[in-house]
Amino acid sequence: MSDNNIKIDDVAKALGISKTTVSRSLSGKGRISEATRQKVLEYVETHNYRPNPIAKGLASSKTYNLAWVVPANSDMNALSFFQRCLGGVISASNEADYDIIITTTHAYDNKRLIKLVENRKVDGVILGQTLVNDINIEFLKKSGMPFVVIGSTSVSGVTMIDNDHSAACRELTAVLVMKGMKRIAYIGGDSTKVVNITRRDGFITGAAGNCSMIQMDCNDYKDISLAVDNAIDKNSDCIVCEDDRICQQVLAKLEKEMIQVPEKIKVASFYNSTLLENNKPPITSLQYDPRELGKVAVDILLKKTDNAEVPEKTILGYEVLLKASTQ
Amino acid sequence: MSDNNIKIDDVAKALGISKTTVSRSLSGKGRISEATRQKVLEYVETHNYRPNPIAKGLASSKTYNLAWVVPANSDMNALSFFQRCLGGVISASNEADYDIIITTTHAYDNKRLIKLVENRKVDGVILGQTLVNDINIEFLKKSGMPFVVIGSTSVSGVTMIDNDHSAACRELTAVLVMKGMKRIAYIGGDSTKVVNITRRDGFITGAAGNCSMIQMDCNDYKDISLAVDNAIDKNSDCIVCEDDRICQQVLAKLEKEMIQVPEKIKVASFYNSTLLENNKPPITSLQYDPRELGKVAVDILLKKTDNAEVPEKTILGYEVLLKASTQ
DNA sequence: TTGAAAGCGCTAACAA
DNA sequence: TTGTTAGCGCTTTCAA
Repeated sequence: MSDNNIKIDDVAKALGISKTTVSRSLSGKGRISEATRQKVLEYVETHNYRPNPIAKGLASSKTYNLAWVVPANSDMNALSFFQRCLGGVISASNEADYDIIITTTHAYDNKRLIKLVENRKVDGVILGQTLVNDINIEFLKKSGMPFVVIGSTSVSGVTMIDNDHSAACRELTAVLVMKGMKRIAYIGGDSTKVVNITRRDGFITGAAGNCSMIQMDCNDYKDISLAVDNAIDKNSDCIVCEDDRICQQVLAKLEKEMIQVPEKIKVASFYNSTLLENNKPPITSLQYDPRELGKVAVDILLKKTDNAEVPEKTILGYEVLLKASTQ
Repeated sequence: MSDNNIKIDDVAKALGISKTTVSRSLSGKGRISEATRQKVLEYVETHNYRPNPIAKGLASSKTYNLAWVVPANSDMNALSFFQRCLGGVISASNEADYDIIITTTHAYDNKRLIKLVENRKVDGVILGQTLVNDINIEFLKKSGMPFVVIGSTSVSGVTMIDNDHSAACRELTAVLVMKGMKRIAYIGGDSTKVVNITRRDGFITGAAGNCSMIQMDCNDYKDISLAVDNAIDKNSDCIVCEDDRICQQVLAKLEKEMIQVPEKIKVASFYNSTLLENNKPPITSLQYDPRELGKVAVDILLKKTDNAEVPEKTILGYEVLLKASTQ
């Protein structure tokens, strides 16, 4: 396969130069002649020399690892979001020769993250989710470890990467109003997550009074079923769902009650994934790109580890998908 | 918080001993007096000294990292399985002071894993899934890197951790036969995954001739819908599903066709997760413990990194959950 | 039972 | 432009 285990000394000797020169050729730091540089690169390539990242790390106090932190208990919906983010995170990290250490936290227990950071096993941290009172953010601010969050927070001095949920939800809701809906019900989930509050508030702004009901913290089918009953009692003409997991259950409930979409009631979702993909009718929804979110998070974090200036908040776009469910 | 950055020299000086002694007190290697040992431990505790794992790694050629490898494109079902495994993997690793580097592979592209291994960023690898012709297994065998797989493979000399899918599927199917079912249809997915072949074969053995139809590679609703049509055409009295994702879609199809479970047809699933949790009627299924799988995988892998002997195959148990859907 | 010193494989002043 | 040398913070022989 490869004569793994050759070290910088070996290539230096083989080429009759010093290891400093080899090191410089590879890192591009300091000036060296293009000729020697090429010589080194060629040798390294043909002999498949791989600098030992541990030794490199010790010398330059770096680990070439980034931490990816996700909640231990995620529902399916969050899981698929994190998975797609993670795809972008890994891809962008690998391009920069970084690897991803994954760890989980509970809302009130972040021992693992603390250990990871205090052990200096990573050069930076990405928080996959932000909570309303986030102990991870608190801890990371104090620790001095560079970090970014995916999502938003009101805590100051935190680097955020987020979709413009607020504008997106406002826009989609406003479109529904323009289409003539006057009694729109909103069904949302866990109100300790920042993004859920943001979506709800976007809805409220967009609805501009044309709102029949708002129900948060609907975490299982029972809650959602009751919320739908309530929406119907309130004579709603449309139900807007916080995400596709909720939407799926709303649709199931409506089907059970033989209430047709969009004839009897319209339905829209503030999030869209494979869950809703093949629904009949197709569901009006908001579309984001979690993979991009992950990539951008890594790019920004890496800048921070280099002490570069980065914007406090980076906003990525969205798409409003108008489908038959609100026709 | 903690005066992070004290190093072994600092504690040695503070205690008036050599750093060798400190090192030995912490690692437990070599003999030292219990008195000094306690002194060191106490100092370390109160001053929150954390040995630098990078330096430790360089000196002992270890990284204190394990790789967790999952396919880049997983359906929801696999995702939740991996997530639960990962919980066990992280938990067991952390207990041994290891961290988890996560990486993804595609069926025909494992560049990332190769890089991770050749860069010596990990001390061992856990493959979350086994394919029929698995390039990762091939590569890892050649590389000399310790590794274990979750699942089974026919490749020799590979350390496997798996549930006894074969016995479980056989047993559940046999129970159905005993209950009087004579025309059992089987609907399965991707036949390039070892586990899916195992389940199908377990079904065949358990059915002992009472099988009306077998349909593999049903990957979306359309496939499954056709398979159900086919099962009904064949006058089946029961449908056995390879996993809960398939089962969910089978149930949706049956509901659409107004075919009642269990009155008109029985339904069982070879896998059970939250997807099926609240179904009405409850679904007869097989229950495993993915978290345990992850934990055991780490324990065994760590033994391998210490050059200890480990069993080639470790089999974990299962439960047969008999519910109303086959009554 | 303890310590001195070499070394893990690299980077980066400082010199040349 | 290149090389010498001293670390990075630990572990581990070897000697005391």
